[in-house]
Amino acid sequence: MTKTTTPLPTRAVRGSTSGVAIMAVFDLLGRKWNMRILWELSQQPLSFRALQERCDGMSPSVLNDRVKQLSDAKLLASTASGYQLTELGLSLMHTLDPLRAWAADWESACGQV
Amino acid sequence: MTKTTTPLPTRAVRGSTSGVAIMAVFDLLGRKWNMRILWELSQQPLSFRALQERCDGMSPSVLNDRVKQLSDAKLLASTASGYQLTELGLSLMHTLDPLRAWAADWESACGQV
DNA sequence: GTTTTTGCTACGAAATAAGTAGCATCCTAG
DNA sequence: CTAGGATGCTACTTATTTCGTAGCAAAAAC
Repeated sequence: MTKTTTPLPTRAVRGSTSGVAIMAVFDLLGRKWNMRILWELSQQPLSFRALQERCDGMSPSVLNDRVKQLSDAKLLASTASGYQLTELGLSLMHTLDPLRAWAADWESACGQV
Repeated sequence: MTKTTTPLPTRAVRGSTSGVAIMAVFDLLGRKWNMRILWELSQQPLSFRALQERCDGMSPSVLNDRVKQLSDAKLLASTASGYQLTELGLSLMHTLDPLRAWAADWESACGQV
């Protein structure tokens, strides 16, 4: 496995030396699949393989990597009923909620080419 | 230049075949630097090179690529005073605002290891 | 009319993601 | 038991993305 470090709020972060927490968010969420994974898990808890299927059959190696990162970041945890968002992860998704409405606006704006 | 396609809300999108707009958001914002670029531009308009510096000296080839993507997505535009967010881009950053507060919570939660 | 600055391209190297195969463990049915 | 099947995950190869440096053409500053 190619080792990658998990961006955490207080650490130095990829794409930023400032250590500002929001940059860590951008770094973490900016990695392919991370947002998608959180999104899918916000709908329901899923097993590894179910999660993989939901994410268009993403490769298990990357999924495994991401699951570890997001666990390190305390955004999800493995439970009896599968992978599941933590309180923290849930609250993140909640703050991202308005994005759905924005996406709709965006869609109509881009449609008017 | 390695060609990459810009995720737009109605198109088929990397990481999703559903074409749901929010997936396009995740795809676009999930690319390295895109969030950061929008963030920096939300603070003030910047020239290409100034933007590059703000983004920790990211390579100009990638920056150019991103600027094109974000322009295609109508989130930024080149103006007399440099690159600048469009109304749409500004509104996106606005919906992402609560993220700053969340990041602070995250920081303190991760601190309590 | 030279320097500087700016926007940007080219291109090889490094990092990250994808894709496929498969193994060890844990059920569950017989 | 024990033969399946599902699950969580690792190993490894290939493809794609990102980096890093060099540098050029056009506009601006001198």
